[in-house]
Amino acid sequence: MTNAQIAQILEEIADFLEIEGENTFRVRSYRRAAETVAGLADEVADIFTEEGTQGLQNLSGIGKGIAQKLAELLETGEMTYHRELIEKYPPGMLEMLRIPGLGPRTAALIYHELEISSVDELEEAAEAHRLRDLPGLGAKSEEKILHNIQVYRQGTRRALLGDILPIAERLIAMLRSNPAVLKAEMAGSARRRKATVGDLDLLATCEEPAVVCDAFAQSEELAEVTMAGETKVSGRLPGGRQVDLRVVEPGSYGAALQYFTGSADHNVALRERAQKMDLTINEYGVFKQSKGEKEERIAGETEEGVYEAVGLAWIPPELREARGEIEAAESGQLPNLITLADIRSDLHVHTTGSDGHNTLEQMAEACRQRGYEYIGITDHSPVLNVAGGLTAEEIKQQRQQIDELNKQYEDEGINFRVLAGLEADILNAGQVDVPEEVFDLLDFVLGSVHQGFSPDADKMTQRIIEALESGKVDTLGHPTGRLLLQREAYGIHLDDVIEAAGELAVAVEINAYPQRLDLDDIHARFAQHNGTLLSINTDAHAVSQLDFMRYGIATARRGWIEAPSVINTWPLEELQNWLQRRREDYS
DNA sequence: GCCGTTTTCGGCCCGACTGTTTTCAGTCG
Repeated sequence: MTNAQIAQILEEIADFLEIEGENTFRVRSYRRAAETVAGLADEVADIFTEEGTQGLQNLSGIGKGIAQKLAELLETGEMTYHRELIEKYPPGMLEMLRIPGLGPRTAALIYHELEISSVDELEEAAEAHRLRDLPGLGAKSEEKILHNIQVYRQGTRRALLGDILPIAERLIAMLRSNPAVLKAEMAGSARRRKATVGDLDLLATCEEPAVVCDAFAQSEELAEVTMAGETKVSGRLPGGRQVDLRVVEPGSYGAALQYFTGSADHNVALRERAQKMDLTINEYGVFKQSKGEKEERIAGETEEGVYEAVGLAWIPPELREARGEIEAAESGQLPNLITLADIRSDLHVHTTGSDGHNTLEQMAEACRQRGYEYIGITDHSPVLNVAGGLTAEEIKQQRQQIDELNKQYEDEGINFRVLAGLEADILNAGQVDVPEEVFDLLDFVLGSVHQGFSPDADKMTQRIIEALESGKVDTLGHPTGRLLLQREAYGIHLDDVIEAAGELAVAVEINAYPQRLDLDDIHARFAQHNGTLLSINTDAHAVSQLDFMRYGIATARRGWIEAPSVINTWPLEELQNWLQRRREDYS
């Protein structure tokens, strides 16, 4: 059973407990435990096998109660507590909670009073005006529910960071162009650069919040305004995505930015810390509590000030996930995070040689314009003929083309080089699809799995490790094969693969393609901790996609990655030396 | 249900907005 599956079960329990009207802190415990499980690099199942129930209890937010329930789940494949909750309610119950504005109290009320337990039944009842007579509901609530059922059906699922960030940047630019606005910034998970984003949170500061709120509510960017107050506007973008704008006075801007950037867990941890120092933090500032006196604001204008007030260094937004960043900030151990400026190369690039849209020369030139010092061309290997995989003969020709291009750069005194790589398929039995006669012509080989996805994690792990052991693979591409919002990762014991890569001096990719972001932040961090090298690449199939690099950097930063761990931040000579040593030691 | 320089009980973050209310509950982030 995977961590994601376990986390989902814990989330479902929390949903049911909310419907039951349980103690909110008990509910939060289950959600916290779900977060912890989802954020682990190690498999919970492995921890349980190796360390038993005590091992589970050592995880933060998991105590005796949940540890025992997880133990039952892992031993028997089922959790009695979870099953009993499922059996208590009809199958459509949890789906009702997905409707915006309809929470557990209302869902429970509707279920108990009208025996409605699915979105379809709810829609019927609303249309027949049967909801308006329920206590606490009226005609307006009924209309709102009906409307939000449509919103839900249109698909309110999460969006890729790569789709959201450009929109967020455009909205921020619009806000900043308003002369009344002093500062504006995105907040929430977009600012933390999560791989997928639900709602978009924006923040602005000015002397007269209402004016800015009005202007935003009337903006043509919003297809619908759902809430419009003096300091807060909520609405939907044309595609249905929710946007929230908060406007605060300048003295609170930093506190509000900190507050709305989250994550919720990070903020809770920060507040708990503040409490111990007799301080309180809210979105308006950090306040000192003194007996009998008016409380005094000691910070709030800047984010740095807020963190400083509780004795911490400023924490980069990407780290704010309650994964040890507060302790690191306290002891001066925050990582020196990688930035886009550290990147000297892109080592996963396709050309018209296989399934790319631009030529070798165009891709190289575009990388040079982006300030890179070298580039690695990695068209597909022979077996992937659906994607125009190169034959041995074509690999030889491309090598020649690259040599000529490099000569041209050299003659013109341009400090830029092209490396001849290959994205070689890792085949079913762990063979690497590199024709024997061209292996020595290649500067490096990127090994990737593109077919034969097996749900059998043992098998897939074995297959990949065998490929790495062949010595023919220098970097491992998109290690889990996941496509965000589309396809789950294939079954794989990723921690074992990362450890094997570390031992065999194979660099593991953080694929920056917005649908992939693979490795994810959690496993990238595990890799760095394990001493396994990383490589951040775009997998670009066109010149414009070279700009995906920033999403790879975002993922790396969320994974606490520092530049020296990433091979394409190294100068060309250092990379070439490493590749050469690799070949001598492992092939 | 979790947790502990508040320590094995009694806390657990907090404010904006809406709709249905005569002072507040529910939802959201």
